[in-house]
Amino acid sequence: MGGGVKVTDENLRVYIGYNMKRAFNVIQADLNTALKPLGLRMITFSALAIIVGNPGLRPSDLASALSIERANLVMILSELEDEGLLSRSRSATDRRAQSLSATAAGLALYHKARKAVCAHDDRMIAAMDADELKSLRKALQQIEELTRDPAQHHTG
Amino acid sequence: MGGGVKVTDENLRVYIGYNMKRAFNVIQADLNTALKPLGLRMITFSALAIIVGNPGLRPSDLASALSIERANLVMILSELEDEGLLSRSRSATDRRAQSLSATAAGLALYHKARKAVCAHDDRMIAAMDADELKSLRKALQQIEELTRDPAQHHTG
DNA sequence: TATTGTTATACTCTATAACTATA
DNA sequence: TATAGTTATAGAGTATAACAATA
Repeated sequence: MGGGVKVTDENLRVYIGYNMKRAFNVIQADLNTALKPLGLRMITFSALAIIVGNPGLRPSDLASALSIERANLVMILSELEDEGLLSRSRSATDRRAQSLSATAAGLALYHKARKAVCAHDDRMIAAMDADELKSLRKALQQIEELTRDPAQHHTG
Repeated sequence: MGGGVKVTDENLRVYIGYNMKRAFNVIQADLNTALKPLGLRMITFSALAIIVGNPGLRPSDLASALSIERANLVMILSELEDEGLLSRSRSATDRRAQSLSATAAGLALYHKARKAVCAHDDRMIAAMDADELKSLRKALQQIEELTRDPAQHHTG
């Protein structure tokens, strides 16, 4: 791992989660640095991207798509709204809900940020071939889906 | 992704980092739940595992192995020490440094926790074959190593 | 009753600067 | 001067409970 510390195969065996934590940490820190000049963070960019691709969706559904709690999405949306990137309006069909859509400024910033994020992604996966990238995506999806399969969850 | 939200391939294209975040989140929450009855967390287990495998190592090297800052390791080690799992002593060769080793109780708890963590890991990678697992490990390592290669870092 | 958006709160993880004691 | 351990602090991310408005 680092610092000349010997890590046996036996120890390494159990470190899938920790390897993932470290890899994600690299990605998060690096991507946030790339997005900072645009006034975005990883989470705000992700929210904006999904809203752009799904105009009119509700905060509840967006939270689900982002795998975060509704409560934690509120300030993220307020942040985007305060910057004039996002418009929140009442849903026509359900007065409890809101309808989210990107403003012209939000759409423009999204396209600009998307270039930076794509360039960043290219660096992250630069050393992988197509099969490896496919495996990575599949593995990540499979792990995510364990949450939705109670039979394989917390049973060991 | 979730909640019936349409995510186009074009949007998905930039989400390696966010997929990883969500996958790691599943792993972290799940593993912490599994370790809680043993009085451990993911990070404390990882620290204990590396100490068991590398008796006498210094906190500085452990922090490097765990990819966390020395400052953030202090309380983790104090926590393990307070629970009688770990012993901190002065290094014989460098009086600034400490020498870390697991106590008998620490070793016993490690072996117990390791079983739980291995079982957990098995569930996480249950749906992957050997090649996919190899690809996943390789991909995670490659991403981690980007931090140590300034030439490919923050240049886009 | 249940759901939507919201507020408030607490806990963890992370990053940084500064201190002390040693080297 | 540089390094090891430490303290303190600030910022994100996350989880939970509770509330008003609406269904």
